[in-house]
Amino acid sequence: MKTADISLTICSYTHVLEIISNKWTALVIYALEDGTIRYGEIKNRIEGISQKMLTQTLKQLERDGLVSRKVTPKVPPIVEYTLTSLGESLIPHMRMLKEWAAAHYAQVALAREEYDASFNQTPIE
Amino acid sequence: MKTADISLTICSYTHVLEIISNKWTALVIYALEDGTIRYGEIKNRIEGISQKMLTQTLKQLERDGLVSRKVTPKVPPIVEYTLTSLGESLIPHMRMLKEWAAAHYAQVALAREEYDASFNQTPIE
DNA sequence: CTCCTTACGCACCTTTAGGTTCGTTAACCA
DNA sequence: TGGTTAACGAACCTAAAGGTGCGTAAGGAG
Repeated sequence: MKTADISLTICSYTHVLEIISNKWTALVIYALEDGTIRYGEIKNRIEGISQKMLTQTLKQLERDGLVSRKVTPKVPPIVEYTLTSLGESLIPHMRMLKEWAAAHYAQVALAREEYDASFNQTPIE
Repeated sequence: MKTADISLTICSYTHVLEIISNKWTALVIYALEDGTIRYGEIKNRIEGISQKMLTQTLKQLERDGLVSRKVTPKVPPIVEYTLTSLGESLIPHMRMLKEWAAAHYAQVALAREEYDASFNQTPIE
């Protein structure tokens, strides 16, 4: 019998997910794929994101070294964001995940419906 | 100027992450990669997972159609879990992410240290 | 007769993520 | 003179995720 060989703190799965699994992170990266873009422009492109959440997400991405931030100190300020090479290196891998979802998410949604239905029906004839 | 073209509820990124981004989910899928495995065996392989969390994670995976569950009603019970073909189709994509982390996470960790250090130092000479 | 086993469910509590609202800066324009 | 702008920070609140501990079935070992 094996002993515990899968560790939460060491496993690379945990590491990637720690980076990209926040609610808005993947969407912000997605918005940055096209190249340098201003704060306000990102906000316009992502439906429903609040200023706080966008700022927070960008700050985290900057801290992780995936995004670089360039401030032009004018009034009103101009702040531009760009993917770093590290950030760009993640793109193709994320795209694969996205493609999987595009191809299979309907199947997942169906499985959920069936699973839920099997509880909501009355089992007694 | 573009209008919001990235939607949280529609984007495939959200969909995948909704499936795999829970704390233990990726690790459980990882434990299932080798084939059919019993509940207790998964628990042994994943360091620090509690019974409740494992049960909850497996149930969610079953609901999503990624894992199938087979109960042998003996006492004590035998419950075996296997990846479905849908679950298996996700494996290579996740593996890519894992490999990215294995190759680049050190860089991310370094970026974080630098970022944090730039705040903790006293800026006044 | 009692304890151990496996794979849970249930009730409760804590921690974290996410969200809302308000204030701030200073140049520009009417 | 005073409203608008872009990109935030800070305070506060709510919801959801995660964690701890207890109870349970029923057969076999001692």
